[in-house]
Amino acid sequence: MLNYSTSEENYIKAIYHLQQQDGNVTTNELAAELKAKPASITDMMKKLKAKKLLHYEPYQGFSLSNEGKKVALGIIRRHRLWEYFLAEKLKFTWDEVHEVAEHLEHVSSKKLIDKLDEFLGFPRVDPHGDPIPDQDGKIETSRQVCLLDLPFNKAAVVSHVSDQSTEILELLKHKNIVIGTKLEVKKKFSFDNSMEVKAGRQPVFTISEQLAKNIFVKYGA
Amino acid sequence: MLNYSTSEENYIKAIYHLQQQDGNVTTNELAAELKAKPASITDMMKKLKAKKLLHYEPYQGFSLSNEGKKVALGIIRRHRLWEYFLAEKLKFTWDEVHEVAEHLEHVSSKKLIDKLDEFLGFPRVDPHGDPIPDQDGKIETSRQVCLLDLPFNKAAVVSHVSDQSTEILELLKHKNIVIGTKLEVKKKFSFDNSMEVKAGRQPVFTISEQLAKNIFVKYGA
DNA sequence: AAATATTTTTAGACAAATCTAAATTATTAT
DNA sequence: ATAATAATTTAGATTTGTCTAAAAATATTT
Ligand SMILES: [Mn+2]
Ligand SMILES: [Mn+2]
Ligand SMILES: [Mn+2]
Ligand SMILES: [Mn+2]
Repeated sequence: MLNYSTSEENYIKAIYHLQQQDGNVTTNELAAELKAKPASITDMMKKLKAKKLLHYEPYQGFSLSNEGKKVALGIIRRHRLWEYFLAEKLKFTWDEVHEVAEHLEHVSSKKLIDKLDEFLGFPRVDPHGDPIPDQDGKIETSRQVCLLDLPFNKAAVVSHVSDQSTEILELLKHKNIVIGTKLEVKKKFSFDNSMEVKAGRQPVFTISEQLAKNIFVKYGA
Repeated sequence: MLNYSTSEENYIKAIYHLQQQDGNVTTNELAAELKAKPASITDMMKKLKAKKLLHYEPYQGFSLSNEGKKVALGIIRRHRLWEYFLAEKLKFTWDEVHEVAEHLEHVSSKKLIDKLDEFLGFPRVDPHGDPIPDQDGKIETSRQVCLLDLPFNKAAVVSHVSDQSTEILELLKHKNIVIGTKLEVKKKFSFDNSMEVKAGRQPVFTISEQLAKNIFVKYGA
């Protein structure tokens, strides 16, 4: 596995995340994600195509090749292991880990990462509940569902929060929700799509549509 | 404190180390240290002078300003804390830590480093025995002396090894010498400047001039 | 003190990564 | 099917960091 520049790595990772949705990624989408101009995207796409990391035909959008996906998963592995380290060992709060991990992820010593993984006890998910790829780039495709779509009275466990802001963290903390919290939906109101939820022995409480949209849960087969 | 590029940081750190000897650093010295061409050094010196990090007049060599020294000590703090982390927590051997730390040192989040320091228990020296600057850039100026210059029968403690190669590590391991080993010099031979040394309860053993040159010790006032 | 050698700087080129503005292609609406 | 709009690419410029080759300054020898 060759080495890539910090810039190339940021592009590759962003494409990986974007293509989870649509499969194909457009110039403008990626430009928005990376806060760069469309012209810069086109330049980099040519370079990454030349390196066989992605499929790209002018005006047709792009998607990672198998090699590109492997590279992306390596970066994501590093990012999430560092996030876990920052939260677990250095006691960073949830909303502080991402920015620092954004830099640490580019230190690409394989030995460093594998030893870090071991030191951390081979964690399966990062502090936001996202799965951590293993040495071979294998990643759990967690069959999770948005809290909005969880059926009534189905016991489920919070597995992921997609927003990473300080603001959502404050709200979740107030409502005693963390990754791993067990809960079930008791009621939904079509007026504002808010819902009432029961978690453990706490009294039932309300969750807004905006909040529920960002919470993902897993529940038994 | 502003942020500097990886390249600028590597230059600043190298100047700091070189000027510990002579006080003033020359273009060729720094070029050799950084494996760059002299022309590149001159270019960067102009830039660092413009940023007031060093004193520089054409043809006169250069040295860090007070601001430059502060920046250097920040980089060295990061480098040595990561080296300690790698050796102590991730069980890297002595000769493996430097290369990885060379990259980690450029992740310049103050919070990251201060929390890492705390997590590690505020270590005073890195795995090579070099002192670690504190948050304010204060660094122990350890009154240490080269083993070559240690008087006979003076009990001293190994505090620093200046070479960091796998080869010297192998030799030191064989002779049971680590940072912290207590020893005294029993005999010196002027023919080859080799010496006989006693450490703890081990039988007396021989150290070559080349090896002694790289070992530094501290001894009581 | 000249001549020679060494060191350092300058001038000009180049690659990487970005940008702005203009040109091109594709999409959407009439 | 045209025209208008939006998305994308191209052309050319800029910044950072590096290099080579030539020029200039300094140091060393004779
Ligand atoms: Mn993250
Ligand atoms: Mn990043
Ligand atoms: Mn080191
Ligand atoms: Mn470095």
